[in-house]
Amino acid sequence: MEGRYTPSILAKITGLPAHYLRRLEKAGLLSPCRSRGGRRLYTQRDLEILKDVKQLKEKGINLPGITEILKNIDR
DNA sequence: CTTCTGACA
DNA sequence: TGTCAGCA
Repeated sequence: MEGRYTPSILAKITGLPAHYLRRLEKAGLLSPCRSRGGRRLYTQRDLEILKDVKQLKEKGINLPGITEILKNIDR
C-alpha cells in the first residue's frame, strides 16, 4: 500500500520543489526507490519525512539544519 | 508531458 | 533555493 508519489505530488503536498527533494535525498534524510529508467518512487514513508521537513523549514531551518534533526529521528 | 542529472548563480 | 540545458 505504499503510495507511489511522483515528485509533482510531493511538491504539491510538501510545497517543496522537485529539485529540493533531490537535495534531501543527497542529505540522506529520504528513502526513495528507483523505478524503470531511473524514475524515483516516493512512498508514505517519504511523506512523513517531507512533512517534518516542511515544518522545520517553516521554522526557518535550512538543508543542513533539517538534515541533522531528521537524521536524529529513526523510524 | 514528465522526470533525472549536473552545474551554476 | 532557484533556474538552465540536455537527456530518457
